[in-house]
Amino acid sequence: MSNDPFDPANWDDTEPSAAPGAPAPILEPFYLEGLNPQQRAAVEATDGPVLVLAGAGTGKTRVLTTRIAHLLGTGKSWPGQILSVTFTNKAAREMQHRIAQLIGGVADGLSWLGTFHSIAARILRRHAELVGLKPNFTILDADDQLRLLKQLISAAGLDEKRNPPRALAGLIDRWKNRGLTPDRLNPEDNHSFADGRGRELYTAYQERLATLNAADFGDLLLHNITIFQREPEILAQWQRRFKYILVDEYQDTNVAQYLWLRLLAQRWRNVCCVGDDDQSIYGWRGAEVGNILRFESDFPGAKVIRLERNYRSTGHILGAASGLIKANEGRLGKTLWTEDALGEKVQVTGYWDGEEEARGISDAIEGMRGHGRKLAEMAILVRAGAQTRAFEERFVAVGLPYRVIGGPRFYERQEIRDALAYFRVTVQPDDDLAFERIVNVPKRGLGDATIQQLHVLARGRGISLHRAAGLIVETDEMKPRPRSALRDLMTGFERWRAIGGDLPHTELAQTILDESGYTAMWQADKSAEAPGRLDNLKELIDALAGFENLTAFLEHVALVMEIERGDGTQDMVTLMTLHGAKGLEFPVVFLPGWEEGLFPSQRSMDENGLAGLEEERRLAYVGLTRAREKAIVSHAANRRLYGQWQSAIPSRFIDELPGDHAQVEARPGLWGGLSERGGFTPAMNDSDLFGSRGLSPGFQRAAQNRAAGPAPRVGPRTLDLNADYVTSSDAGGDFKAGERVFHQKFGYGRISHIDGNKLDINFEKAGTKKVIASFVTKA
DNA sequence: CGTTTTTGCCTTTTT
DNA sequence: GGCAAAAACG
Repeated sequence: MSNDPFDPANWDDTEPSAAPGAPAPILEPFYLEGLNPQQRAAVEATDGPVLVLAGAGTGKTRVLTTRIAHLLGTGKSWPGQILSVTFTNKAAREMQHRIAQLIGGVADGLSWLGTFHSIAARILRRHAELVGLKPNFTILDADDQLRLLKQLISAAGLDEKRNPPRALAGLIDRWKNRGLTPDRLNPEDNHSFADGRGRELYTAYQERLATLNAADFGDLLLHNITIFQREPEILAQWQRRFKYILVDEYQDTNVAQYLWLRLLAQRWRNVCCVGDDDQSIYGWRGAEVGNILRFESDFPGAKVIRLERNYRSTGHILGAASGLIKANEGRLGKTLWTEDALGEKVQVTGYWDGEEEARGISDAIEGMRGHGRKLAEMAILVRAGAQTRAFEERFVAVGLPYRVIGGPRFYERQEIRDALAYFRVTVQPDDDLAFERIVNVPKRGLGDATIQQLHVLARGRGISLHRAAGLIVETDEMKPRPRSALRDLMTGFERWRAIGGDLPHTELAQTILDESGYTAMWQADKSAEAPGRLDNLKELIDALAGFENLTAFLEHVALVMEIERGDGTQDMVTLMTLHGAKGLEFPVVFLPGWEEGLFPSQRSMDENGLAGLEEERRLAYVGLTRAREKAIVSHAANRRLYGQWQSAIPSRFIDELPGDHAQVEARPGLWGGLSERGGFTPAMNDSDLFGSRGLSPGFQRAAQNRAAGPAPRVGPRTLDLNADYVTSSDAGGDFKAGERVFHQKFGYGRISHIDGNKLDINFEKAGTKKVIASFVTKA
């Protein structure tokens, strides 16, 4: 441990004294230079609750970072006393980076700058035992979570088709986001899944997590809240520590995050929330715009500061975006302005179909490139990830370099998850989910039957699969082939754990992948993607080098699902979703697919009505305000969806763009009348029903769901976990030597020797076998 | 037990 | 139309 006073590890929890080692106050600190009056007010209002309403492009991050510099510079606080939370890892990195630029190394002590989840995880590790976990608990990702729920659903005797694990995952997530533990669930919440068995499954899920020593994402915050509410002493300790709290993107916080913040902020009440209600686009994930709308009543006496001067976009772009967002109700209201020139109007273009749209946009991109624009200055922002496909195809065809942001993420790739599972089992043998993932990868001849056997034993004895495997390979329960395969794997893990002490962890990781046969598996694979996967594994080992040990790396991976990639050198067009673009800016922004049903998404409107529509509109607002100089909106009359042609009318958002800021390229030929190509209009297309008669995909889906009718009743069944856990003759010591017993596979026999829970038995037909006690009953 | 064929579902958005 | 999981086959 260092002597660094900024290192929180060296920080005791005693009351901080007034101004620890404060540098002499400077009359006009350098970092305040160049701030506008509102920004400056937001920076200098250090004490008491502050809400900063920061419109798009108004210097929000600058205010946050400068405020931190100010807190440190005036000696009001140590770095370790500042809690600054962001929503995404990207934002956290960005802040860290910019503070370092501003004040240099002092920023290193800001160890409580991070995402809600990463900070909550750190706090939880210190008090894990209070919620029935060990400090080294695993953080489950979506995939693990789903597999677990699947097991629970079938254990409850429910049909997976009718009760999809995904739906349950979503439900539990929403409950957790609202701060609801199973015991706090309202009766009416309970009816939304499997005939009101949601709560039962939720409870079972939490129990499973506890036995697995695991927490999912929602738990990180929820457990924090539980601890804070139950242990006032612990809460007080954290409250004392965090003298200043800063929150980025406050409009995106959910109820759990809000509760967490409010608990922590209660002592000093120095909480500064920055956000923009017009950019709230995560309602589907539990974000409560209400949090920001209610701020003043939650924190009486709060200062509200509006940042309205935009430094990013031209007048026309700002005017178009402002005009659009006016259609929403229940806003706090801001009027963005700029001293910039009006610039070009937002251009709206109609196309015949999606292919023509992709062609048109790629032509426009090449045109601009011809006029000296860099590709990196241009971005295409789409509503849904799948929409990037059409552009990718076109760009590949014409050889235009592009990058897709947010596609399948590095740590979600199969080979990476497999490798990580090996590491997890090495570090934490009891991680059943990881164990299950790799027992038979590469193929070792350990199929369903073997795994089932392990499960039965593990549940019967209340131990992990890994330990069950350790036991069972000592016996003759298994056929020789799977048995020796399993034993090899187990000795492998033992060896890796043993050498882990001396070997650098990167080498250990490499050894694990090599010796387990995992690397060889992909080397032997002749498919096209195998080389890429091997590259990814190499990259994984490289990434590992940046961490102290495997454990630290695994923690990082669980919370930061992305990897820092050193691209950036090549000039490329950026392709991403509107959600992914929040917080970014580009000189030129293309906004394709503005069609009713696609954007605004039919599904959002079906599921959330007006609120859904307004969120879509905010998304459109976010999209437009990403542009500095040029925004180009487009829509297509026909689009292929699920392999079927659908025709669509232009998005209502296009109509809502004020005419004096938008230029609509008139192409009346596309709707009604004859089109330029061929003699028929979209109206004659057999699938024109979209929109005109309400048969959009979402509507059809909704209709089908309704038509599906109630589930056939299978009689009342209750989830009885005990039934699974208590198997016959659980206790091993119940047998005596010489006793006659029965075994499912080997038949009758007599016990010749007892070794703990392992029995040597002379079977009448099968000969002498070593067998686990729980597989035997008294005859 | 592992491979091939068939089905069914899907396109929001992410820590 | 494409992809992943289930089913069917060897």
